Amino acid sequence: MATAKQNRHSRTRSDHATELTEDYVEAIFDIVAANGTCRAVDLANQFQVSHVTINRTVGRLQRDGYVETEPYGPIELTTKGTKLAKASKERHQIVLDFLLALGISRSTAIADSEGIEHHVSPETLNAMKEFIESKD
Amino acid sequence: MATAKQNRHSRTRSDHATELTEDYVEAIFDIVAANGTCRAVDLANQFQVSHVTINRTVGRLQRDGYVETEPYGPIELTTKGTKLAKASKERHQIVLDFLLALGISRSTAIADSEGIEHHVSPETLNAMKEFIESKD
DNA sequence: CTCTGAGTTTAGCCATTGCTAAACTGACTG
DNA sequence: CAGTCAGTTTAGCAATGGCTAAACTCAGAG
Ligand SMILES: [Mn+2]
Ligand SMILES: [Mn+2]
Ligand SMILES: [Mn+2]
Ligand SMILES: [Mn+2]
Repeated sequence: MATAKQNRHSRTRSDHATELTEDYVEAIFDIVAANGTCRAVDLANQFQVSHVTINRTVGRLQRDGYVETEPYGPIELTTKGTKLAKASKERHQIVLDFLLALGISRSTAIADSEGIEHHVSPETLNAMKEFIESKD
Repeated sequence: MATAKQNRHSRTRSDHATELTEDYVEAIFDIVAANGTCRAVDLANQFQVSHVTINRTVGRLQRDGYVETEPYGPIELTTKGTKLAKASKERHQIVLDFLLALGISRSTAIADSEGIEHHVSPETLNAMKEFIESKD
């Protein structure tokens, strides 16, 4: 029997498996909100990665049911993708606001929150929310 | 580990490139401290990953100058590896203590700090240190 | 209408990090 | 001092996420 002893490193590994997905659906959500539509070139610009990498990553997102797109067409979030995007954006915002409430400069807070957001459990997220509120 | 400014996603990508290295040198440091020596099997047990994966990862660590090892021999940190291990352990401890000071349960704090530690800039680390001291 | 070029896709490469199966080493054990 | 076997290495596979070069599409300019 596979003992599957979950330890703290296993948690971090699984966080990383979903990290890119979360950042992509967040970005697609924001680009659609700003431009009305999202094209591969917008994502390449956002992530500073080649358009070819974007193309294959979006293919995985589609395979996994987060986006819908046709050849040469725009990239749209599915219901599942939209749900993940909203949850991720909310969590990301809380982490950012928390770092700002801690007194971190905005540019550092923006950079740090981009990585930290993916490793914050619901319990820690809640504590961050309370801390923000305690600081008005 | 907080280098390359570029944009916020580039920072996260470079953090991840060093993340595994940091966790490994930390683990090797601790295992040597506890057992007097570190073998591949100890790391496989620690990371819940196959011994083959450990073998190849240690090979990369050696290639990059963090560890020294001979076939069938124990794994030792180089000066560079020891330095990184100590810095990583210190940063990790601060992140853990910070989460505890925030009121997070120990088991959650242990799990979350394992991922968060790699995305914390010096500025944020400093703010965490001050927060811990303010709670003394 | 045709042509053109920005944007997309395809082809093909690489490194990392995971795996299983199988071969090999060398340190205790009997 | 030969055998055993836990631990290590090798071989070979896969998925992810990077890249460049080259081929292809299609909407708008002419
Ligand atoms: Mn985000
Ligand atoms: Mn992020
Ligand atoms: Mn870690
Ligand atoms: Mn991470």
